[in-house]
Amino acid sequence: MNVEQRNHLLMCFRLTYLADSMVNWCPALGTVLANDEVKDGVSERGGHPVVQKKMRQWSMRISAFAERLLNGLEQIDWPENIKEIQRNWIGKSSGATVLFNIEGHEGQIEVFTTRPDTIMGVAFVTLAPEHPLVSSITTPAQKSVVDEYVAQAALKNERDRQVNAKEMSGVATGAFAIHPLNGQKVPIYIADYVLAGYGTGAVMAVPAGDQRDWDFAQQHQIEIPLIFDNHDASESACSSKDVPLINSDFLNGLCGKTAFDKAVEALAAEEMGEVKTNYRLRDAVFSRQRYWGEPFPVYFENGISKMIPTAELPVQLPEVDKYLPTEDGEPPLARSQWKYQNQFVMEYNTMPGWAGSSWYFLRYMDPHNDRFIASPEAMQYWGQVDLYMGGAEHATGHLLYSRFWTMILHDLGHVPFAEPFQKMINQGMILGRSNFVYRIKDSNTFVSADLRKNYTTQRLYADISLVDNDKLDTEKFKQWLPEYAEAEFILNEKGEYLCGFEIEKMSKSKYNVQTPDELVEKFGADTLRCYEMFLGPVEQSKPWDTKGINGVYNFLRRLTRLYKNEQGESLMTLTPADKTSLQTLHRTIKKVTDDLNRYSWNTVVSTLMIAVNELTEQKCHSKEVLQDLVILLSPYAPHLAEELWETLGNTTSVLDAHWPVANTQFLEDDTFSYPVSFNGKMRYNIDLDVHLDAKAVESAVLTHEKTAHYLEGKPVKKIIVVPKRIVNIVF
RNA sequence: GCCCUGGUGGUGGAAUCGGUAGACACGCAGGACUUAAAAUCCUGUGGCCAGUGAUGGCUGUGCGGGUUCAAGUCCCGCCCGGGGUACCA
Repeated sequence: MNVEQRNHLLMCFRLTYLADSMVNWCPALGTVLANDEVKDGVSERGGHPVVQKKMRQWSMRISAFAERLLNGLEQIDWPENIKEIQRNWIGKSSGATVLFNIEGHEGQIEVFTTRPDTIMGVAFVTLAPEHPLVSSITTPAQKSVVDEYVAQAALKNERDRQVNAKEMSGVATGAFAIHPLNGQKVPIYIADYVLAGYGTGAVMAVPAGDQRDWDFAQQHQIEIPLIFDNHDASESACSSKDVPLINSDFLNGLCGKTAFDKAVEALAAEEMGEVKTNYRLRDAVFSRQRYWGEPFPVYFENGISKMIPTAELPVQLPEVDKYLPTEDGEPPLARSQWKYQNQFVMEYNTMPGWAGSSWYFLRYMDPHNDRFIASPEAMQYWGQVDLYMGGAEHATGHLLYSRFWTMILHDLGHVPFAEPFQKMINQGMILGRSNFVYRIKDSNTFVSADLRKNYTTQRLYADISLVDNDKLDTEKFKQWLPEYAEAEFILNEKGEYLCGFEIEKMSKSKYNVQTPDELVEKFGADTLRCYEMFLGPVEQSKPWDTKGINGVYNFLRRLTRLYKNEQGESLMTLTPADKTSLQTLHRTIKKVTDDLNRYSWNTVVSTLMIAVNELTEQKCHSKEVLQDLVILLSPYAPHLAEELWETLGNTTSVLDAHWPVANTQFLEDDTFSYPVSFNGKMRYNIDLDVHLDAKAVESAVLTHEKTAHYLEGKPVKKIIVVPKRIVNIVF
């Protein structure tokens, strides 16, 4: 092999390779896009049209990692929906490839099918319009219709194809395929329901067993071979996989895996088919026609790509006069006439955004290392990212590419783990709470929401700054917009104008945007922070309803009053805390610590509120309690915590304090209040010593004065005692 | 269509392993303090019914079944909301 041939062969195996491939070209953005950057046929950023175009581009062979990316999901603690999105994107599908000879033609058509067992039901073969064999097999008689269909299909983007999905368009090529097992001739069609980019771009059509094939056969009046027992195929294809086959020669009476295996075996014996696993995941285009991106450390010598020697790295972006493509469509870097050693043309494409986002977290471990990503010691010390908090929108992009790169670096021995992010939580979106006023049709009169049923009204947004607790400030409303200056109002019985509301995304046009700035100004950053935590579980989307923020504000002020009086003088005492206060403290330490560990941040705030309520009631100002309490508070209200920490006489930061440990001796009461149920219905509570065994609890309950009353004179059938939980009497 | 989620008071939510449903907070109602307001504090607050009252009864976690001494929690079948995804052969 000469150098060129060898290079070409290597490109077929390299992790990052140059190849002519169909790419998503976005003319408006002037660059190619990866599959995950295209949604519904338009660019994710900006929504510009995207067309398919053949271009020479760098790609990364992520498809070679499909199986590992799939299996790796079992090892990581991620939300199920993200795992599912990745599984679908990888799109593993088990089946077989089958070869069809073509009558009077040397080539073969390779199809991918998940149902080789239905091989005897093949009625026709369909190629994608872009399939390479189309032009050579088409008969002269069909040439004009085929050419026209191919040309039309090329003009349609994926979105257009889907719009007329029900039509099942397609045309015959005039050519015939030879069935690999029974030698029968079946017609070859082209149709855009077959996608060039998936499988082999060709399918064996079995209308009796596949709904799309059935639809196509119906549309084009193709006879349907019946191959399923008790299924007449006049209404639809047979959707079940467990129906015995008929009219299928050696497969008759079989179904499921048995039939699958036997069919593949027969095909393999003829060398006309084999088991194949197919993935939807495509290799990822790795070059962009942009200036701002990492440059490739690559130059070209006689058309062959070569790496810049490691010792000469890093490669720096050259200066250009404009950050725009050249007049003849070359990437911006081409403006620089950039050359290596003044003679070899450099690669003018740059890397995409995901080149950097795939590994930046590794760099955090050792940011000043100028030899390597991070030292082995640093990587060993820090290990995987323990918790990744982020949005689900990166599921098929960044979150997949990061896993891919980490696997590569792990394989190369550079990183001690194969999965980058051990645990992930998707935070929910904070939604707005819009307010509405109701204008009576064809008038300038607005009716209170509770009375609007009596009128025909039009619902209009009212700026939330004009509304307090759903009550509209009618005077402010009139001043708000000129069109409302003369507005009149129908008030409810209480003389108030009540607004309607809805929970939706925040948006200027909905007048429901509440910026944190106003709240920080009014309540302080600590209150805002605590309130955001208090709203509900982090994973949940939730309304930004600011009504409740007062409650959190009050809590922090109540807490402060344990430490200082109104004049700012310390109330702290050095006398030992009494047992009740220590119980409050240690139960709080335990609950807060447990809740933090299970990411239940909203209940941490509740727990601290309960502690403050209890300590206020106990009039506890003991340093021994207050000191630990302020540490528990510090992740939630860091500024206040720091201030109170200082009030207690500390000279270091609260952030350096040790997290308190709950003392078990204060966690339990001497007595437990047993709920006593009769036939599962809770009737009364009885305080008993916690150390009593089940037998003793049982007799205490049975002799209790109320028990006889609830038994209604009937005998006890059974009594269940769960120590420190419940007693249930069955009668 | 398929996949993943979720559904609990007037509101946000709690109930972690099948064991007292509604913690905590908002809101609301009543009260104290105040010339008044704010702030603060106290009491009550799922629904229905009975009682002057303490209290008692029934009912209740989207709907219908089931398992269990015991179900918001587990199982089966539905309904509705949110998100993802698809001519994937």
